[in-house]
Amino acid sequence: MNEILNALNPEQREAVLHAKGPSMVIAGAGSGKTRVLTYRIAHLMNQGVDAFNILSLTFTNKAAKEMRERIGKLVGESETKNLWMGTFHSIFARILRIEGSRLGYPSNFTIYDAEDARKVVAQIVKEKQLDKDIYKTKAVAGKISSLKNNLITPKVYFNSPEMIAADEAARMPQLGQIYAAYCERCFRGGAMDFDDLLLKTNELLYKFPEVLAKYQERFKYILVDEYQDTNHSQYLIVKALASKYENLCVVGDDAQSIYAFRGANIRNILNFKKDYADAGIYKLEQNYRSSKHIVQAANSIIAKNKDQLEKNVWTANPEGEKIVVHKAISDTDEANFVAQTIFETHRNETAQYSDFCILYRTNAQSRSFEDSLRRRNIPYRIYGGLSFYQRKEIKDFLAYLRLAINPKDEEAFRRVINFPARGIGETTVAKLSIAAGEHDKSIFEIAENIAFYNTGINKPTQQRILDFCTMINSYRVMAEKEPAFAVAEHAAKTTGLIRFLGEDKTPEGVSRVENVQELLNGLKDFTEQQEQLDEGNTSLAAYIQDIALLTDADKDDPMESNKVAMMTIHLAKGLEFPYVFIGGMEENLFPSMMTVGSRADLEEERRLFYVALTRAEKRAFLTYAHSRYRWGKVNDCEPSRFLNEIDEQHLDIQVPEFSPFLKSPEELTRAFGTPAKTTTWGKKPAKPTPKPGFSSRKNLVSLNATASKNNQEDILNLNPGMRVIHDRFGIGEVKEVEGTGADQKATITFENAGDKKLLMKFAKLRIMSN
DNA sequence: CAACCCAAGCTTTTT
DNA sequence: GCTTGGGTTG
Repeated sequence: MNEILNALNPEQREAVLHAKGPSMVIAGAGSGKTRVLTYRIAHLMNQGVDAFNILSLTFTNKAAKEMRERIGKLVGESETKNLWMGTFHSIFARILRIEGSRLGYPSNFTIYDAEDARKVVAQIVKEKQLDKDIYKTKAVAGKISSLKNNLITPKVYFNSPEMIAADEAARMPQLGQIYAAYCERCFRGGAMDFDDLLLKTNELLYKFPEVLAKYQERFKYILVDEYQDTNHSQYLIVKALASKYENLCVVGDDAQSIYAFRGANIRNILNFKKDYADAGIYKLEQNYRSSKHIVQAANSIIAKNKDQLEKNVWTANPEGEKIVVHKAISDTDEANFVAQTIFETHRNETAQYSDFCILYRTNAQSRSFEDSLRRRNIPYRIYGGLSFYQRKEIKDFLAYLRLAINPKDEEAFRRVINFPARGIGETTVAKLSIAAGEHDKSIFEIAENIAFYNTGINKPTQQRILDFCTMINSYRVMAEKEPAFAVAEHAAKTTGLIRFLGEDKTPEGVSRVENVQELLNGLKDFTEQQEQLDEGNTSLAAYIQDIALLTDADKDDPMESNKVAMMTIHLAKGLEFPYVFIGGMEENLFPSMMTVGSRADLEEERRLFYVALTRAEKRAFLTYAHSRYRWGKVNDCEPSRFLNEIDEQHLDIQVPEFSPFLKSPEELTRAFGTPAKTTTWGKKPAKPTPKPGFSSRKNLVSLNATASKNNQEDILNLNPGMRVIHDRFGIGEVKEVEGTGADQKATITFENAGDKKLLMKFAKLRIMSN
């Protein structure tokens, strides 16, 4: 252990050795935060603290898994088995399965994901015959989520004239009613949504002092990672559990708080000193991750924020290279630059593909990068986005399994009662739902005993409903004895889902069948893994219970290695890469259009940019496009204000004269020979020579206006014989020009696409040479 | 009740 | 540009 302690710097060591009582570690980006957490846990265990008494809360499953592995290396793998380590959601779901009966929930309750929750909302709005344009599903669901995270139950809501008045003023007088109905509906379905996992934990700990006492006693030591991203509900849980022993260690960085939009409360970290007056406060300010240019550039950005704790992040690392700022013509062009740079760096600097990461603000941006990488045969992996478990066919199949475990699960019922079609339509389900409401039973209970209720459903349909229930019940009986995989395999055959999906011979249809097959493989793996554990649980119930909280964390098998990583900035938190590309550095995209209106939101975007930049170890590239496809249309863009906020001395601003990256250099050379003019493609000179007038930093923002104006004038003066470059068709020669002004058309012979007649008003053309 | 067609909305981030 | 959901028709 002493050796271990020697591996720490003085501040880290102090934080690790902090004796009993509360402590807070403010950890700058790349300052060894995870290291402190893992060493502290290892240290506690070496001091004789039972792993069983340590609760460690992380932000993602992946972080928990990694931390457990790292602790295992310090104290031995078998020692870490009893550590309570996981996300807030997964840990408290586990506790709610044990204790939830006190609140009237079955231990096999379903966890509704965001999509399930939205469907419940939509259903209620429809049943109440409210205007769906006013009560927009997403907005209402978001509102409910935020109410729950602030512990405002329907009861609290209806006791608050201010809140009612506020929603009336917002022309949503029925919001409270919808909220109440939503809670009832979830309860009736034996289901909790993500927010319930925290809210109900609070309720449990508050209402049942003996339960609180039990877990206070169990979790004598509590550690919370990414404390800046905890919401009020999570804050209260931690506070309650820690209030007896106060052996609470929170770690975080206010500068990396990026989840306020979903209720994270930055005050939790800013006010820690007030909550625990005698808390030890440790600051980790030395960055071990990034070059000086990157660290200092990041500092210069975050300095623009008003709300922050004082800190001075520095590094002893080499200066490194300046951050490249690259302007591209279009999103396609941007992606080509990134892909080409990766291709060349990979070759010249013998970097692994897994050393690269492409970050973006929105998932929709991944597409163009994907295309460019694929065209160069560069292996990549997209993280996040539509997760495997969110695909329709997967959710459909899982719904059958969910029903087998928890027949009350109404969303699962609605999903599959008539899919594949078995002659039980919407009106029938509505009748069942009404009966369920009248008798305060779940829909499945009504369906199962359809003959006993006066539902007005005709006999043949009743029989079809009964057949469905029999099928589900047979899975349930089977699931009580057989392992998960056997049940799922049986279900896959008998539900008719696979057969139905298989009828679709299109590539998408085939892929859907493959996805279900992959899920079955996953179930098989799960079953086999559990069999090997001492206390393994191979049941379908165990599988289903974890699935809603699972993201793509499970899917990082070794085969996936050595690929370029692509993800949103939010997902990249906590990760690091030698080479980082940040795409879409444009106003209204990053910062997002929704955030430019308020200072608080804009500061969060700035922190997000800070997070993005500090992922980089060796080099960072910031790219922005002059125009970009969005919502199926071409949009003109302006460079992001964040580019101007970076201290200029850390930047290497590159503005190519025309986009050289539409094709590979080899291809261009083959097509045209060596260019007469010096261009920047291929091997870029260390000091690029930008066009006159574009060289100073002040011109960065005005660049677009100037460029697009020039561009337009040039285009209107097209003459036959000119060489032009088109975003999609590539390089071509002007053959003929007809008309004038806005109606001008030109026939252009493209190298690869042949003759095209283009309306100048719309065509995105650039002149290469006269 | 099912199949097909069209329109709208989407693209801010996630446990 | 794509997907989803709603509406209409058979």
